[in-house]
Amino acid sequence: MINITFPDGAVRQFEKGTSALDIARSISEGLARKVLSASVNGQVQDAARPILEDATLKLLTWNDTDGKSTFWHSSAHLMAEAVESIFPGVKFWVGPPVENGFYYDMDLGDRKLTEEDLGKLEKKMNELAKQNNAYLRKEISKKDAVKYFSDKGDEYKLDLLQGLNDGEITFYTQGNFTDLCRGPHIPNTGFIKAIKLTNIAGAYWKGDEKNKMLTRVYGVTFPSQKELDEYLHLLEEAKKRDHRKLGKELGIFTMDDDVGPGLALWMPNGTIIIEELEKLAKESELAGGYKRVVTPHIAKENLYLTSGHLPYYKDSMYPPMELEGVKYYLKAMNCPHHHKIFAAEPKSYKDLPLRLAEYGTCYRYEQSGELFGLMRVRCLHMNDAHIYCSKEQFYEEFKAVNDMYLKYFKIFGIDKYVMRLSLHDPTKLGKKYVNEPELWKETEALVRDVLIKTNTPYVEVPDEAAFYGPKIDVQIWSIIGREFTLATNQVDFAQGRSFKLEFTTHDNKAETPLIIHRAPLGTHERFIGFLLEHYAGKFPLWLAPVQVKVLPISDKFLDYAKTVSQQLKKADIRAEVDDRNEKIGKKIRDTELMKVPYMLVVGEKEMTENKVAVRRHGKGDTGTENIGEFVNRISIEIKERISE
RNA sequence: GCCGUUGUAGCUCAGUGGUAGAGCACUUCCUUGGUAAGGAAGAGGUCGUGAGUUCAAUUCUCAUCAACGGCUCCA
Repeated sequence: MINITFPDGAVRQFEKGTSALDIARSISEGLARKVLSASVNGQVQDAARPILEDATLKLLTWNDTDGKSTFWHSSAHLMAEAVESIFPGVKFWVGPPVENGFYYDMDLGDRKLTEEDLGKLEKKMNELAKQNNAYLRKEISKKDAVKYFSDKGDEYKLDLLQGLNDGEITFYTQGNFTDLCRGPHIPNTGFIKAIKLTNIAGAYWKGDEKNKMLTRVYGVTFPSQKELDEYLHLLEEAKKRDHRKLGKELGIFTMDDDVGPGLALWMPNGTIIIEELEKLAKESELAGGYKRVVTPHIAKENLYLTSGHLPYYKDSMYPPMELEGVKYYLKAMNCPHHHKIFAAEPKSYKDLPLRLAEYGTCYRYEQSGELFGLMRVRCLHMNDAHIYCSKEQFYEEFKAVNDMYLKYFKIFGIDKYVMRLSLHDPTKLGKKYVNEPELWKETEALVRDVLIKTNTPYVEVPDEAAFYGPKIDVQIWSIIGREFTLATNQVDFAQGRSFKLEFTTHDNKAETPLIIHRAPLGTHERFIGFLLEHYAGKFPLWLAPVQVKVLPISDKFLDYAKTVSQQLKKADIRAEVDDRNEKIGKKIRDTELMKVPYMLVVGEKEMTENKVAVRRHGKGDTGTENIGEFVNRISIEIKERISE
C-alpha cells in the first residue's frame, strides 16, 4: 500500500501501482471523466500512469493551467494525426501548448496549406477525437528511437533525439500516430469536443531566421462546444478593444501610405491626449528635480560613432543623408544629444545629480514585418530623461525613478506588469555588449540591490541588456495578448566614458558619472496605444479629448447650450455643443459611441432654472445640477486625474 | 526581412471577364423632437499601384506597395 496526500492535506491509502485515474474514480465517476493529467509529487504526468510510492497528488482538470496545457498538447498530437492522414509524408518538428491553444510546426515539402485545408483538418480531427483513442506511453531506447525515425526519414525528430539520452525517451501513440514526446497526455482523444484551427503561419526552424521556414498551424480546443463559443466571443470583444480600431473610431491617429509605414499622424483628439500626458510628465519631472531640454532630430554620423550606437544599431536606423560630404542620421535615441548638453559646461559634484528630460522624437527603421499599429512604429516620441550621478548617488536616483514608475502605474490603474532585470551575457562581451566585465558585474549588482531593497518584484533575464549596461524593462500585455516593453530604466556606465563626461569631485579629481536612462511613460505611440486598449477607449475625464458634450433638446435651446459650453471652457474644460438638427436620442447615442465622459442635456426646464441635466457615459441620467456645481465637481475630477 | 492572407465609397462589407452596389457617415430639405438611430432627396469610387493575357480586366496572370496573422527582431 502507498500513502497518497491530497491538496487539502488528507492522506489515503491505495494499492501500489494504482493510477491517478483510479484514484479519481474511487472518489467519483464524474471526477474521473474530468481528469486530464495529474501532478504527482509536483511532477505533471499521465493520469493513467501507475503510482509506485507515497506521493502528494493533485488531479488536474480543465480548471488547472497544467491540465489545460496537457489538453492542448494532446490536441496538437491529434492535429498532427489529422495532418498526417491528409498529407502523408509530412514531417513534424515540435507541437507545444501555448497560452491560448497549441501549434504544431511541420515540413510539408512543396505543398501549401490553405484556409480550406484547415476546415478539412478540423473535420478529420473531430472524427479522430470521436474514436476515443487512448494516448499510449512507451519508453524506448535511444537506439530504437533513432532507428524508427531514420526509417521514416524524419530528420527533424532525429535532430530532437540528439539532445536526449537513454532513459528519458518516450513515444506516445494515439490511433495511427506516433510521436517522440515527453508527455504527459490526456487519457484519450474523446475528451476533445470542440476544435478550431485558427491560423497558418510560417515559423523558422528552431526560431533561427537562417534556417528553413516550417509551416505552423495554430489551433485551440475545448472540452465542450460552449467553451469554444465563449472563447470566440471573447476574441470578438478583444477585437473591439484593438487600439487600431478604437484609434480610428475616436479620431486619435491615422496612418497614410503617402506618409509611410510606421509613421503615425496624430489627429486633434490624439494630440489632446499627448498634451495631457506631457503635462503630467512635466509636473512630476519638475517635482523630481529634472530640467527640460530640447534637441534636434538629426545629428552627424560622428555623434553616434562616439556613443557607440552605430556599430550596434545601424540596421535599425534610417540610412544617412549626406550633405557637404558629411553624413547625418535621424536620431534613434536622445542620449547622445543629452550627453553633449552635459558636456557643454564643466561640471562639479555640486551639479550632480543632473537630470535632463525631453519628450524626444526618435526615428527607428523597424523591419517592415515588425510594425504594429501604434505599438511598434518608426517615429516615436519618448518620455526620455538622463540622470547623471555619482556612484554614491545611484541608489537614491534609481529608486526615485522606480517610485515615479509606480506613481504612474497607480494613476493609470496598471496592475498587470512585470519588471524585468535584463542582464548581459558574458560570452558576448565585445560583440553585443561593451567589453567591460567588471563594470557589468558592478552595475548589475547595484540595480539588483535597489530592486531587493525596495521590495520590487522582478524577474531576471540573461542576455537582454542594452549594449551599455543592465536595464529594467516593464512588460505589459495588450488586450490582443501581445507583450510589450512599456517603459525602460537603464544603467549606462559606457557612454559617460566614450563621451569623456566628467565632473570634479570633492577632492578635486575628475570622475565619470553613471548615467541612468529612463522612460517611465515609454513613448506616446506605445503608451497611448496601450491606454486605448486598457480603457477600451473610455478615457478617464482628464484624458478624454472631449470632456463634456452639451446636447440641446432642439434648436430653440442652442443659444443656452452655447452659453453653458462657454462657461465650461472658461473653467478649462474641453466642451463641445452638438448643434446638429437631430433628435436628442440620436445625439445621446452618437455621444455615447464617442465615449465622451459627460453629456449635458439642456432644454426648456434647464434653461429656465439655469441648470443642466447630467448624463455620465455608461451610467445614464444622473439628475440635474447647477452649472457652477457641475463645473466645480468635475474640475476636481480632472485635477486629481481620477480614473473610474 | 521571411511565410501566409487580404486590398471595392470616409467606415463596415456585397458583387461581376462586358467600364460597380448596400447600410452607416456626408450634403440639402422636411421635422423642433426630453435620455442609445425621425423622414425624404442628393452627392460620393479610373475596384491599392504598374505591367501582361484578352475584342474587352475591378474580376485572370505577374510584379510592386500597404495592411493583417505569425516567425525573426526590438537601444
